[in-house]
Amino acid sequence: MFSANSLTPRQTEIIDFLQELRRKGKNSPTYREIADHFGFKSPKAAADHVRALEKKGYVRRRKGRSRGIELLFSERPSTNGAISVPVLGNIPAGYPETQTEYQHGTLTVDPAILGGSTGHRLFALRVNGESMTGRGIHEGDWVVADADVSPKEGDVVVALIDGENTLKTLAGQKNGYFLKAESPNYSDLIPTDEMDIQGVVRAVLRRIY
Amino acid sequence: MFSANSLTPRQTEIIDFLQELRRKGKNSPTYREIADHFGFKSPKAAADHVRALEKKGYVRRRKGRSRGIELLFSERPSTNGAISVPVLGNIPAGYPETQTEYQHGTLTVDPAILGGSTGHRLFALRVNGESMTGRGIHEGDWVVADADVSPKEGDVVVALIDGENTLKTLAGQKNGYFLKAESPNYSDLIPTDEMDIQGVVRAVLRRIY
DNA sequence: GTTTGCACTAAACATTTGTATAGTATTTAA
DNA sequence: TTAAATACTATACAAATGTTTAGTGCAAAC
Repeated sequence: MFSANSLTPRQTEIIDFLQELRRKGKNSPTYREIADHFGFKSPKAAADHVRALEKKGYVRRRKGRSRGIELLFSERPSTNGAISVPVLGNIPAGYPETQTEYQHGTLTVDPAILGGSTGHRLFALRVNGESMTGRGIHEGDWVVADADVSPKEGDVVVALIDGENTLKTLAGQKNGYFLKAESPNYSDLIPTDEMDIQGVVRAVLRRIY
Repeated sequence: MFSANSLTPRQTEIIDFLQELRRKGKNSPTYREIADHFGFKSPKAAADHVRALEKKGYVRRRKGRSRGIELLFSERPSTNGAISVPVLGNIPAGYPETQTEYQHGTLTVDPAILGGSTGHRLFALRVNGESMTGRGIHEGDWVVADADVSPKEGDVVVALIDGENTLKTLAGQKNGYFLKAESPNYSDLIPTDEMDIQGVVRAVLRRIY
């Protein structure tokens, strides 16, 4: 019925439970804790399941040790999928094909901060100037931009203007889009066709000293 | 007023050992395993150290449970030097004794964003309300706070007011400190002695949709 | 029809492990 | 100077935990 290394439904439940604890950074359970969780009245039931998982190669039992169950497969590192984003200097045009040329380093960002942008081409920039204070983005902040989305009205975008990367808000007009600075000291810019938008800002990171 | 909680060299070695195991995804050690690692001839030596770490708020001992040492404020550096910070809900008083009780998840943060706070006890909170817009902190932002520094004048601090965590700016007065809201709609608060400051904000993370 | 694997209960034993008591020595703070 | 904290050893008890033996019931395989 159940082929050599395939798991029975119950065994799948057991290994799921073990993996869930591991994911949460907790210790391996005792056999009695497994039994309690599933409602078994004897620790032997839990031990039998784990022994079966060991025979099938999913788990290792460290003999005699308390909480001695070790997961062999699907050992997810506790880092919950942290994303490493290249920090770029001034990008001359488009998305840099060779990141290394303009890369200053990398920034690790939690996927929770990046939302649906995971899997897209992302890059980070250090903010110069106070042109976006109106949107809560200040000098010295890092912004993470997504190069793989179409900017919508209201988005904060990284735009290339006069060979420099600038942050602006994309605003709509009947004749097209224009770029708006979110600070009174900065003038709005209305490029027509040569408007080069390199990414849409998806995250802001600030260090407070 | 603001607790120091500094560790002795030996205690630092012990907590480093505990964090190293946690980082490797292993179970917490037994007191005899700690003793073996450091060459102690009695488990009591290890237990005493862990008890001291508990008193200083770095660790929690689950009574009677094998491998019952739990790291609080577990800051787990990952491969590329990313730091995993626990995201907490409303912390009722002082430092949360049990990380798990109030923990909503973890947030991975780059050490470049955290500056000199690496190695300290850190926690993250989601921002409610617009009381700190004057400092560029908005509703929905995550803030990362350091529980191991003495707040200075001008610092944005996490304070416990009426059982809720609030962000305020610490301002100085000749008679002492008071807490200042950075938004016209919010009133300043001037608690005297019962002022409970749980951390100093060191980073702001914002997701832009 | 017997055997094998699965999924357990029940009771007990043996080891591991947490914890306590008693004590030594050194350093630090009042 | 005394008291408290640090940093341990040595021994021992009790609780937690791994493990074993003995057994039940069911379903699938042979």
